[in-house]
Amino acid sequence: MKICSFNVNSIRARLGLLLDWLSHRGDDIDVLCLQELKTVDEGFPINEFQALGYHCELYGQKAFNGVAICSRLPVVSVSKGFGSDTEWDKQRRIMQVRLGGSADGITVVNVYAPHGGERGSEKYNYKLQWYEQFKSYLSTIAHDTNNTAFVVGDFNVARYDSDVYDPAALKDTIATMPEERRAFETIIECGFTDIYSHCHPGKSHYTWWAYGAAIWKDQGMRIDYALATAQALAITKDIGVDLWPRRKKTPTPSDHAPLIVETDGSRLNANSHSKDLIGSFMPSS
DNA sequence: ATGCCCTTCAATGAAGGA
Repeated sequence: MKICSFNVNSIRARLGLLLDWLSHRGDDIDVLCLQELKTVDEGFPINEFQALGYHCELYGQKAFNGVAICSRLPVVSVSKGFGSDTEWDKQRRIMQVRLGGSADGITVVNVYAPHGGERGSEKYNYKLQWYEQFKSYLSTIAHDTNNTAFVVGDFNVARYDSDVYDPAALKDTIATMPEERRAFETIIECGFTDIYSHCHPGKSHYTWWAYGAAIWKDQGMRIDYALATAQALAITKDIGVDLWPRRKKTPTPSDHAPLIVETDGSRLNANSHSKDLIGSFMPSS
């Protein structure tokens, strides 16, 4: 079974590319977690995804933010936002679903963390405070010791210096600052494992490149992650970044590439056309 | 060996992204 996290930077602008890509892969994605929809729910092209066998849970917002989870596994329950009408849900950035059965199912959290602007700005403070909310939200999930839970999305933090192409040049710029990295670690300390670092120790793979020539020079950052509880890690087989949709010239790509987790989905009766290869392609030069 | 910012909106440039 495969769970994908993809910041699409507008679902309406990216629909063609997204459908091309899913087809190109042989329709092997079972759970598709999308970020930065940039549209209200009514603007989401739900028919196209239903035609591919996905059930869509939407949490959209006009012009900014917005997340969705499209699943081929049965959705048992859904929760959108941090909940209880909090001020923190004015920006729609987080949702979760329970998939499969209640006993042998999995929880998938889909998140789009704030960018943060510049250090010391209002947006920067918002980002750090938002991470506090995120931490308590995830603590609840992590404290359920039997919870097979994945947390995927755009965290807007490059965890290590090796997660950026030029650590010296990017020192103390957004996504690399000590306070942000500390905030990221508090999430991990709730009881999660960074699946990429676990499966590929000592290595990094970027998930975002600025628009322009950066993708052709592999000058990017790792800011998208998949985290797992111990139970989730136990069924995790591999993780990779698929560069195909990022390197496509037409239609215009997102600035992110999709991150794909492969798990042992037999207990969930996942009916996918899984292939052995997750599909990681490095730039040719 | 090249590519050299994109999307949104009571829009026609500005704001937000990373």
